[in-house]
Amino acid sequence: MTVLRQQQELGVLLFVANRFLEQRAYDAVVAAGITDITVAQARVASRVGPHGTRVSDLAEQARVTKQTAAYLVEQLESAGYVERVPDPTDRRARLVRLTAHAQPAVEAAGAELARVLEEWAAHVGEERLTAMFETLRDLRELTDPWR
Amino acid sequence: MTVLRQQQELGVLLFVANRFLEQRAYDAVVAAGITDITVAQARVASRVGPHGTRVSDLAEQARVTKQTAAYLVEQLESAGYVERVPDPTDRRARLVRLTAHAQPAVEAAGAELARVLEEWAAHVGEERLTAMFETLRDLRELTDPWR
DNA sequence: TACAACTAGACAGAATATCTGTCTAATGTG
DNA sequence: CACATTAGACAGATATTCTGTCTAGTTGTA
Repeated sequence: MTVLRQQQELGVLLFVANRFLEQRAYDAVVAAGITDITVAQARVASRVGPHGTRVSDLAEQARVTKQTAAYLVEQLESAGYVERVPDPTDRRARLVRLTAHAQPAVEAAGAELARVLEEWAAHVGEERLTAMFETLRDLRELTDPWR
Repeated sequence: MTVLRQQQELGVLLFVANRFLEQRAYDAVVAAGITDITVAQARVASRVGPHGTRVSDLAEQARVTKQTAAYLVEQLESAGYVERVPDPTDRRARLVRLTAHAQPAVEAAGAELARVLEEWAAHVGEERLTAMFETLRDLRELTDPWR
């Protein structure tokens, strides 16, 4: 099959895989008894790095406007999952960080993702899965230019 | 690199690739002068099959509720991009079909996706890209169970 | 056939998420 | 130092999405 013929299903395949992953992770969080986070909030929260992340960066990575990201971060803050601390390197900015309260959710999601990966590896083989991720990682230079 | 270590970036990679694709296709449609379709509407419209698709199926494939899909289809209908005809095989159902008015948008999106694929192939090689799609296609048995 | 269970989709109402536009403070640049 | 840029806040409007309920049509089965 040529690359050209794949064009039609290209989007669907990526969408479906991504959606599946997101759903499994989110469902696992809910199953762990954490029910006060919405999907949109979780999407933003999952991008918060270990040393904190700026709202602007979260917005960029989740492909929403700063305003939207700020709104979601606000809600996550009210619910106690993140805190905002001043960025020592830039007094305009604030760093969003996960709190201890977020740990159980992070662990539930991480464990579920590991489980999904095992299932996927069992289905197509570890080698093909690894190859796929390496390709995606290389493609990121195109698809995620600012990183 | 083991599969386990990939878990962390798995979601990001799929998300980023998918987002990039969607954005390029949508931007191409807008660049073609078609500005009265929103992203959410386009997402639903892009799932309409050549012989028409039921609202329920659109909802399932876009992972939204039937109500949401129906709402978006309604808007697409008002704008003239789709029509709803009775489903001859089931009098409860109606089939959503693209109209001639939608053709330019379909073509603009398709051409852009083809361009993206060429860029990707140039970056990682056609073989690796093909392998990736075959893996994703196989994974679909897990990620898209009802298809 | 008759009846229960299920499915497609419409309708109503509410909550969420998202955007455009504007503003201030802080930073970087010539 | 003027000027452009950036981070994020604030306000207001719109779009998207959900839960719940309802009717008509279909399907499976005794």
